[in-house]
Amino acid sequence: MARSPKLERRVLDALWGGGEWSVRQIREEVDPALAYTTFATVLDRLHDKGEVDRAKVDGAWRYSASRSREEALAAEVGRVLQRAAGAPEPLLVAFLDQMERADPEALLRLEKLLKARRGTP
Amino acid sequence: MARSPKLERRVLDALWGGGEWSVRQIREEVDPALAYTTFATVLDRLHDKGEVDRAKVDGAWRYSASRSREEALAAEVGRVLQRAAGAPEPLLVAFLDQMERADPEALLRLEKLLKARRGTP
DNA sequence: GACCTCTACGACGGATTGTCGTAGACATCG
DNA sequence: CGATGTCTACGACAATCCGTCGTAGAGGTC
Repeated sequence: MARSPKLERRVLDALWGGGEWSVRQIREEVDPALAYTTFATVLDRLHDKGEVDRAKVDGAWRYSASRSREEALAAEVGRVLQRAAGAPEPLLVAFLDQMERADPEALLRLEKLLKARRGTP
Repeated sequence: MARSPKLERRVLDALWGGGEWSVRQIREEVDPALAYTTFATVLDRLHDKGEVDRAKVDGAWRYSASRSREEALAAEVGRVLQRAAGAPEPLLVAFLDQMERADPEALLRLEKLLKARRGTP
């Protein structure tokens, strides 16, 4: 059986799109060629890890992301920054470099966001 | 034998401190309670993955980081940002939220960095 | 009761990683 | 020369993670 890389990630991607999903719907969306129980297991494990919420509807689980994509990614970035504790500045610079390369206007928006935030603490 | 979490990471941390290290020195620095060959193996595997360089001196390897801590962590941040391509703005907001919670002064430093950057584009 | 869907749980295999042992190369010291 | 010590290369075992699936059983519907 060929291993599809990052199946958990693809499931999360679907959930991050918004809404509540049954196992069956996730399977349709992500990869209908895989077995139903594959997705049941993946979602179960994601729930164990707290990455998704679920509620029972008519005897079946409905899954939804427990955090938005942005919150999840920001948390990851935060964990990386954590490892640079003591000297975060050079890493922040590198972070800004990356961001500028990805989107030259992002720095301007970031500055606006900072200003706005200072206005309403 | 209790598994120490993230041994590779701790070895990298030592190397990121700078300089060239023998296996023995790394062992002294990181955890002298573990066997010599444990660190020999860890360093060997890090070398296989290209995360460290090495050169033979008097018949023994001297290891050094192949990238600075900042380069390595920035690359990780870059991979995370890659996944947010297309909608970076909400990620910025979440990132700022996260940073403010972790360290309220970090926002000030970030603002300074942005100002300095605009001075020398 | 037959059929269907769903969950819970276990299982297998591949990859990663923490941990160590052994075998052999090489040097040093008596 | 042989004993001792250090180093590398390689293999091995276990734990963990994750992709993948099967089976057992609960519960509904015709």
